[in-house]
Amino acid sequence: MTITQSMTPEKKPSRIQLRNRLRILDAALDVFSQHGFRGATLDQISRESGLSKPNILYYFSAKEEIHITLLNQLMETWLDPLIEMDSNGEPLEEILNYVQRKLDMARELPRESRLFANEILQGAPRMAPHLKRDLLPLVDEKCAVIQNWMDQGKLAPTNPRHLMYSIWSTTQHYADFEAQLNIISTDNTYAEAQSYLRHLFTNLLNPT
Amino acid sequence: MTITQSMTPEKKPSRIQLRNRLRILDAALDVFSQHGFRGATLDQISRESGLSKPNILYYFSAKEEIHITLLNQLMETWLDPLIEMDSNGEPLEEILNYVQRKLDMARELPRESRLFANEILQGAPRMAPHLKRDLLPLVDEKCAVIQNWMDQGKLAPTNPRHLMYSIWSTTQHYADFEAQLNIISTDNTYAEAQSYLRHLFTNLLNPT
DNA sequence: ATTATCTATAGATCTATAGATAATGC
DNA sequence: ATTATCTATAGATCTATAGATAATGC
Repeated sequence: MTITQSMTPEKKPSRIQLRNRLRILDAALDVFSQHGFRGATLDQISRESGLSKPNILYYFSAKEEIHITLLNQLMETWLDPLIEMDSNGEPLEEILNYVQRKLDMARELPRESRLFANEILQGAPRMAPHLKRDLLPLVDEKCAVIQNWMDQGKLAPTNPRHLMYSIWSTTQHYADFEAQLNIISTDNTYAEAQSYLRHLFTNLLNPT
Repeated sequence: MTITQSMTPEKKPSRIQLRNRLRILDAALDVFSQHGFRGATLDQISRESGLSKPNILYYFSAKEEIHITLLNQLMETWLDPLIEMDSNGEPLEEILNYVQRKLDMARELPRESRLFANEILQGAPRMAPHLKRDLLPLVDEKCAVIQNWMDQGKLAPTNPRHLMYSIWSTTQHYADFEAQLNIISTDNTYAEAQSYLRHLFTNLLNPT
């Protein structure tokens, strides 16, 4: 990849720059989240964004740069709900709020969830370094907090890491497997999911 | 797609036919489960299987036919653990055994799990009819069984459908997000997963 | 005789670039 | 003057087929 204008952030971008970059990223999120990096084409992004292919490559130097930009943006959003978990809060409530935030994200940002799932399914070729640098220490930190709560008898003891995996998987499932749920689901999915998951994790963690 | 020899099952296939079809399907499972249908190429399948591209198209009339064959095979394997749930068995044990079988499948058939996840992420373009015809009635049936158990006080009451979603998501997560777990996991993942999930669902469903 | 494999390539699609032209901002 | 867009196309990659040749099974 060569050095291009879009990679030199010194110059402040014009209004059109900003707007068109946003249009491209929004279209690319649609396409990449559905087909993954390899399965996505500039043609699809062009069609969805309404910009010609060469024009897209005027704003981003390569297909991969669009993908990387999306993943970088995603990383922050993605870690946020866990960062907000407060070691000084009421333990059970902190966990349940975390579950709630993750479920809200699945409902409100399903494309982002699927973009992430696609990247991990493909072996996390572009995300792995990020995960090692940002996610791993965060998980370590929060698991230690949870372990502490359990040691103090404020939560029923269980495996904090696998607790976290189960929170991720149960909530993200509603976004990632939406196509399946559309076929087999009967109820107002997210409303039921909310009370079900609350019930599930309360039963697991309630110390009494 | 034109009618070809490989689509007329009347003639019994030779030993070489069978062996090469298996080699192709095995290689294709690797490739499709990692990149999805669009992202996978015959070149990759050719490299992995050791057969030339034209030779692959001698055994399968098109790339899509390979994919469809894999999905058809998967469907049976996929529904099996749920089919085995016995309405005459001891309720909690039946559920926990189901969880166990699903977790075993994630461990032993991670590529199949990822093939499925990829297909659903992409909107289930080829799987949707199967799901409607085979999965939906099966889920309806087993959820009715579970509801019955709950009505009889043999299981603590909760939402059977979302219970099922959470069993699917927590178990499949260990296969589908393996790349992430490889980065952040510290323990013998599957052994810990087994006891954690047993604990999680016992707490939820134990009627006492 | 039939089955399996190879070489060569058609034709479509895909990423990316070159270079001309139009639109915009000082 | 600079920024944005368009036309045209190079060059790589991809699916699929044609047609020749080799291997195998009666």
